[in-house]
Amino acid sequence: MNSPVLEAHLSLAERLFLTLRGEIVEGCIAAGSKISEPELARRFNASRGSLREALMRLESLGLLERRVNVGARVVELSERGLLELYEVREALEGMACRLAAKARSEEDLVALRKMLAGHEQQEELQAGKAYFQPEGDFDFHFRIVQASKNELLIDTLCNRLYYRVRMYRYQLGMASPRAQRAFREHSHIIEAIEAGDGELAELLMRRHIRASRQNIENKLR
Amino acid sequence: MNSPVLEAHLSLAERLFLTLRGEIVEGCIAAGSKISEPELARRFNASRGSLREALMRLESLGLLERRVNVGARVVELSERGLLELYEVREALEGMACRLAAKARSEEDLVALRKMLAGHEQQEELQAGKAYFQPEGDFDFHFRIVQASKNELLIDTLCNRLYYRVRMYRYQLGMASPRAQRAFREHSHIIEAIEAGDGELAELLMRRHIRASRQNIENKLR
DNA sequence: GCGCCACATATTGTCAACAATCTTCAGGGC
DNA sequence: GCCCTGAAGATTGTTGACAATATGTGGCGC
Repeated sequence: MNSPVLEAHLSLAERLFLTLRGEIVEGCIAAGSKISEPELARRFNASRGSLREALMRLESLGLLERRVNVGARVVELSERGLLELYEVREALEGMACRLAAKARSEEDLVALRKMLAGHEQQEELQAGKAYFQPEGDFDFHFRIVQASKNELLIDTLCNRLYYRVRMYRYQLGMASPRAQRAFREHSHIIEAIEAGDGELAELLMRRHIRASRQNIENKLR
Repeated sequence: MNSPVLEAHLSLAERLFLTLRGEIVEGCIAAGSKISEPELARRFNASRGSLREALMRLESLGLLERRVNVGARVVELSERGLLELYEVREALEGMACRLAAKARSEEDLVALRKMLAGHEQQEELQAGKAYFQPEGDFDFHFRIVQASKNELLIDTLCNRLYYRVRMYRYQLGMASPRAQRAFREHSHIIEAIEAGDGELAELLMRRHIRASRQNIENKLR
């Protein structure tokens, strides 16, 4: 796995933060459950101080909620929360497309094309079963956002919202049943960016995310 | 001033956070300057632990940048940063308008109309000099965002981005020279929301923010 | 004169103990 | 039987001291 948790130059608090973030996202620490500072500190052989720093960072990510003199709880997952997430993504990733089309860095265009070609090779996608995208650098949405060159936008989406998206994906287990269609939509978005048509790229991305959201809404009923 | 800093039920760390946030926004602590933990702790008669908690919260607001074993610095203000802020606002507040038009709560509509009527009374606005909006509940953008009813959107804008906006406003001292025009734009946006026309409301808000941004761009050259 | 290395200083990261607050549960009163 | 009161227990908030790391300065070699 080569987890970043092992990197030595990180502070203890940061390693705790990364570990706990993973466990919350994947559901090892259940959504809605209470966090006991002394218990977790013992588990990681760390002091409460370092652990508290990690908890505060998790709070600012929106992964847990703290109340003074009461303590921390992992956030609850709700249909409403998921819908809100998609509404915000629609706005921000739409803008990311518009900006990426305006910036049109040759480097990013090459990377986007390459990524798409890689996805096309996947046998799962060809079979129409799933459209698996390894998290991180190779994820379509992640790369588009990076290409926007807007640091604030990148930080908001990649370092804040995407962890919540991943949390919903893991725990509500939503494999995309729109595999081939989603892939085609991705292609069209990249084409619009290549053409420098920011308006179209934004429109397509917003429609793409809205379709995802409606798909989930239908599934939840 | 009746500062919230005096509230007793808040933790010490939270009061430090609120105080420091104000000083950074208003420039009492200069942009780009280094933060000395021992110095600040002495100044507030607090321990470094509590102060560090406040600093971490400021970091998650994007007002401070911390590096391990080096310390914290107040963020630099840059033209690029300001532009990025406006691009993100355009996307998010546009969406907020769309959602507010969809929700159309009678309570919010009344409040919006009332606020606008209040603004119209201002003599500065009538003289075409300035369009002053007290921060917080009576600010136009703040109220629109609240009316979106999307908690994630509200949190992102009101508890995160707006402090950076205020920081730029204070320190680059940008009083709107578009006073009467901005007021008219606000009116039209509210009309669109009242009519339940989310698409139009979004379009008008995006155009409104883009005009603000271009106005600032011109001023900075 | 310029650049590199070692040391001293100051700052940050981490820890364990103390104080304040909330929660729980038992007892008594109505 | 139900609700309120109050003390015990546990949890969180806060503090000051110790350890690890970076910064700045002086001296040495080239």
